[in-house]
Amino acid sequence: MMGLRERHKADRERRILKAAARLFRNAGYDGTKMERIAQTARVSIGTIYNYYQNKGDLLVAIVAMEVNEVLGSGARHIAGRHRSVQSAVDRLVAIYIEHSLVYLSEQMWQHAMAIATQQPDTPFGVIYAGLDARLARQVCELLDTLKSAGLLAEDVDTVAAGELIFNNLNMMFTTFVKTENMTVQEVLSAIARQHRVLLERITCLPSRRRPTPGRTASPYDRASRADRTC
Amino acid sequence: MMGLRERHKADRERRILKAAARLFRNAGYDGTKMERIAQTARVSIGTIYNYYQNKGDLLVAIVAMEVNEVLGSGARHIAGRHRSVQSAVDRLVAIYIEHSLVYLSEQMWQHAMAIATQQPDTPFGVIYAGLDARLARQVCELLDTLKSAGLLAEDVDTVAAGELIFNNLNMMFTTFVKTENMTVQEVLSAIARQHRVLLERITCLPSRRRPTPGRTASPYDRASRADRTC
DNA sequence: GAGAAAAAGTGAACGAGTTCCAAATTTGAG
DNA sequence: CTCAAATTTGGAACTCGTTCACTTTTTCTC
Repeated sequence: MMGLRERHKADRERRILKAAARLFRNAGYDGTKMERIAQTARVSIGTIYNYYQNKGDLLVAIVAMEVNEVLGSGARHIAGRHRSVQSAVDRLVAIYIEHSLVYLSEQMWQHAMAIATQQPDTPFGVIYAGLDARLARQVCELLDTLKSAGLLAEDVDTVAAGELIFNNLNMMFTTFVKTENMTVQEVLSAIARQHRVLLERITCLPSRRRPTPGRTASPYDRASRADRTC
Repeated sequence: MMGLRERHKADRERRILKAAARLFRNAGYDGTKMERIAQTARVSIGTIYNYYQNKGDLLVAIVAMEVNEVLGSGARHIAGRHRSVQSAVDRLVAIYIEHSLVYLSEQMWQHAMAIATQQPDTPFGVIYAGLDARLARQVCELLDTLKSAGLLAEDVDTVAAGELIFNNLNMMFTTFVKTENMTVQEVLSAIARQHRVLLERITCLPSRRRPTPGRTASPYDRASRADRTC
């Protein structure tokens, strides 16, 4: 049984994190003073520093929560059924980007990324890099799954392709959170276009597939290698 | 003729920038106080703020110098002759990464990237984003050049491919400056592997080309589509 | 060349994150 | 119940980037 002291500790930590999450979201990261967080969490400033090394550390705790949920959603998607490489990857990307804005505002992401870049060796930086690595690995897993399902060409280096896709996605997400007035839809279609040049060339469609009846031609349709068998 | 005032201004600005560049490199960005820069440049703290909005602004001036030289080197490379898509792209990547460490230490890059992420709307952030955009465009230009030279398949979306390559490169460079003990060679070969999955599929080799005599088989050789004509 | 106006320089003061510490409080053990 | 250990507390002090009211320098005009 957890002693009273430990229960209080856990309670304080939760209060601090909750206060920080709310204030960061409402007043912005810079606009939130440590003193305000302390007030809201009903602890003293010094106590916050007992639980978190610094202000940025509070952010990583929130980021970690968010990314863990995103990884969960991603894993569920991978385990599901997939019609095509393109749609499976597009969907994973959409999951990543849409689910990344539940707890964190775009401004919070800016700061989190900045701190992770600036201080890669602090606990913050290490944890952040670890989350990124897990996301990248998950993209590779999706590609492996697609290969097993016969949707992806056998000779594809899934690690290379997965990293390429994740790095592009990550960079585009960075651009997205940096750019005011950029909608989720816009970034998703930009990413889809970038990925298409790769995906349509590593896709492995059954030769007997017939053109989908109701589909009209799109500017992206090409008399391309997408038609070849593997 | 330049008046006395303007000569003094130019002189002071140069002194400040030179002092900052040297101190940042020697003592690190955080380890360099504004007061120290002022001392070294023989001006007061306030004067620095007449020329640069803040500490980070000093960094962007150095970054801009560096990146402009990088862009020049890149342009010269593009104008030259190219044997293959793979080698032309690999070379451009190498130019970018190697030339990026002339004035800026890895730690300075960390801070520059962090500030650009954190403050995308300040002059710093805008200039940094502009430099990134020019680099991305240059990659696209290389691909267009290669297409004109008949080395790249006709149906390739060079904008999409260029952005994909640049975003991957940029992310890998970020990882590189964040990771101590990562050599330039290591990051270059990691990038080359990631790019290969795309490049070998958009390459357009003449069908009459014969196997290069002295070359031994490498694990990356595949009986792949790299042999097809376009 | 003298005085006024404009531009630029100056450094003490300020703000916010962080550290430190001695006193107060809480908890667990004998 | 009492003592010892662990934590919290609150505030003062520190650091460093940044600001601003004031001074100095330069230029322009008559």
